[in-house]
Amino acid sequence: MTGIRALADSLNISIGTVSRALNGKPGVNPETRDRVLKMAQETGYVANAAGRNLRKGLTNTIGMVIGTGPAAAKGDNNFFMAVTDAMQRAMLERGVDLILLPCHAAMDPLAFLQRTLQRGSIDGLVLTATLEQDPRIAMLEASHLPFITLGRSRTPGNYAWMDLDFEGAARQSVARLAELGHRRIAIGIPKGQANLSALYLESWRQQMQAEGLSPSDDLLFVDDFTEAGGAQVAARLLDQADRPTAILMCSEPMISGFCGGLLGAGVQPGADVSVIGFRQSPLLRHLAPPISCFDMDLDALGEDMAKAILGLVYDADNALHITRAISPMTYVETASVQPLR
Amino acid sequence: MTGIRALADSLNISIGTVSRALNGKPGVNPETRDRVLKMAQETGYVANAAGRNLRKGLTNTIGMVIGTGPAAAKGDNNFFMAVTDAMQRAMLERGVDLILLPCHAAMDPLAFLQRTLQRGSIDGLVLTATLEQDPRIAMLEASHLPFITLGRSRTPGNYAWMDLDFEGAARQSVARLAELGHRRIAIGIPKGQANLSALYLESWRQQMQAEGLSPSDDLLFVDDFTEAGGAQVAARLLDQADRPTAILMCSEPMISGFCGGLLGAGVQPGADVSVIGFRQSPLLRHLAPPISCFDMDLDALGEDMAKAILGLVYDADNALHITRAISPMTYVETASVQPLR
DNA sequence: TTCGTAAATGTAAACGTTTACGAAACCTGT
DNA sequence: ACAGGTTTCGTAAACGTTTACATTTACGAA
Repeated sequence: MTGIRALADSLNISIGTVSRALNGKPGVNPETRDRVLKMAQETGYVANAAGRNLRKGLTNTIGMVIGTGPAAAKGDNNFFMAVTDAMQRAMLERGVDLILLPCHAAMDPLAFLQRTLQRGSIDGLVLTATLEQDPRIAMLEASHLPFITLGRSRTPGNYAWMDLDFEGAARQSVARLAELGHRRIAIGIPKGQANLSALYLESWRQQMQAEGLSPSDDLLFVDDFTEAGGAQVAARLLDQADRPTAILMCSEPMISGFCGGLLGAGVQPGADVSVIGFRQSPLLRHLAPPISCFDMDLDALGEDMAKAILGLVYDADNALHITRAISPMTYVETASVQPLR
Repeated sequence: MTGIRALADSLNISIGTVSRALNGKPGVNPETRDRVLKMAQETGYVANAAGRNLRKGLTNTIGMVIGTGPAAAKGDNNFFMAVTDAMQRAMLERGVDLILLPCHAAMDPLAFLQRTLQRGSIDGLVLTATLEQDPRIAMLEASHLPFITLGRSRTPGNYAWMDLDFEGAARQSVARLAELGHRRIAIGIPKGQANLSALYLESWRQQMQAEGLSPSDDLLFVDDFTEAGGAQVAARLLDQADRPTAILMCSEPMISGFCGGLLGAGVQPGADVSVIGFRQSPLLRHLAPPISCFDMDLDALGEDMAKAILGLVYDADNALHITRAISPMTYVETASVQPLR
């Protein structure tokens, strides 16, 4: 005899009562409930996931798909870790588990998603690293599995999302550099269809024009999301006759490679070319000089994400409320940004 | 009607035949099998996870518990990401999913483990960040769930593990520094019961004695697994009259904080105090100067881990073969290590 | 034709849980 | 003492799948 049946037997009561006691359902004698809870505690009984899932159609777990692969491994996973951390903490209070679903770069993201959807082992999903056009979103909408994306997308649909203020960061960056006299303000973004790159780029364009500067094509550098890519950007930038005097970059590895490239050519980041990054990170803080970037409250972000997806999945009344929020960022300036000489 | 029943109905055959056809079991007419497969393809049918899991007692997923929380968020998660990545790739070939189980620092690791064990949603487990004495291992052994640890432990038992060569790293580090004339070679390790710290420390002791040097207590620095902790170590080290001229450190954030502490006091890492770290990482590479450390093949490690746990879980004949392997590390020297002046 | 064997298919039980439903026990006021 | 209501509890069905077993069909050989 196993599971709830064994527990019920050892207490000489029926499995129905045990189940009700454990799940906090009404209509069970407080004294009986205590006995059940105590025995469950002692024996370490926890309801089998498959059985419960089969019966209820719910698993009490939320999945979060994260990209892995060469690029991701070199990127700043600390971002995900920090968010994950806060999310899990918030979910724990509700007795919900968070699992991470790593999707390898070499794998078709759609097939991966399809698989996890069909498996039916999660109640809701957090989708990260959204693309400008993201077919995964359409798939999720069709699947009727509640989900929220971390990152926006141009893909139409009535879904919940949260994001960081890439536009604000680009806007502030350009404005600050212009204020310091810079006129040829470049931007470096990673190759690929990431939505954040698109937002970052678009906002750079707008603010450049707002400052009366030209967002010309020779100020736009697109390269691999790696240190090598950043080094490439540096090489191409230094090659220009009318060399840009400042640059915005949203990718950590690229910034690192970029600064390396500058130094290799005898050009000082900051002194010769001002650099503004996006997200605060240990690496950026330890480059020489440290890179100006934006600080944010990842803890709050994670908590908000958790609340949003939990509401969507488990609170019938909240299910209609689609949260869409943009997390603010605060600029932190370092020696990597200096007035135009 | 839903699930396999609907599929069977639409083909006018029984669910038994459908199940056999889908699962490649023998004893089904090839023609019928084709019809089933085709219909399943068309309708997008995939067996419900809960039902299958309940019946078979297997979920085709392997879990990997990773620590989160403030400390982990600041540490180098790239390590886990890289290993995870390779593991997942290897598992995918076998149709097995890998899920990450983040265990928040504020949570009791034992309770967390107990929960995931009882839930029965994984077929096998990868345990990371093992402690010198790790009660989780005993719990896992009692649970009869196949598992492998990434990191050894003094906890006795007949379990599989893989690990990095912390002893070798410490030994090589001391030997190299001694060769360069250093005599007061310190070691900095994080507080806590992590097994790797113990190995690292013990091996340092042994090699110091082998070199005819004294591993005295004033050469041992224990502090928080954070930048602040590293800075503390720097302060205490610089405070000594007979100042150590070199140090080994296995924690990335501590190294970073340590170097910051040195620089803040006008002491040059490398030139004044040689520093050797443990694992290669972007941050260590970008400190000034870059930190000497050890390179390793995380991809191979991940693949081996995957093979080991898969064999343990799904291959009956392999189930008795307990893999125990130590991943080699190769020393990469930088300007952070210099001859004693 | 008839039987025996193998191939193909159908049937039903089982996995562990939750929950609708009914039964029992216990009150409470008349 | 009894009807009616409220607690409390037990029973059994259901979730969707796999698989042991029973059953049918097909096909040669006798």
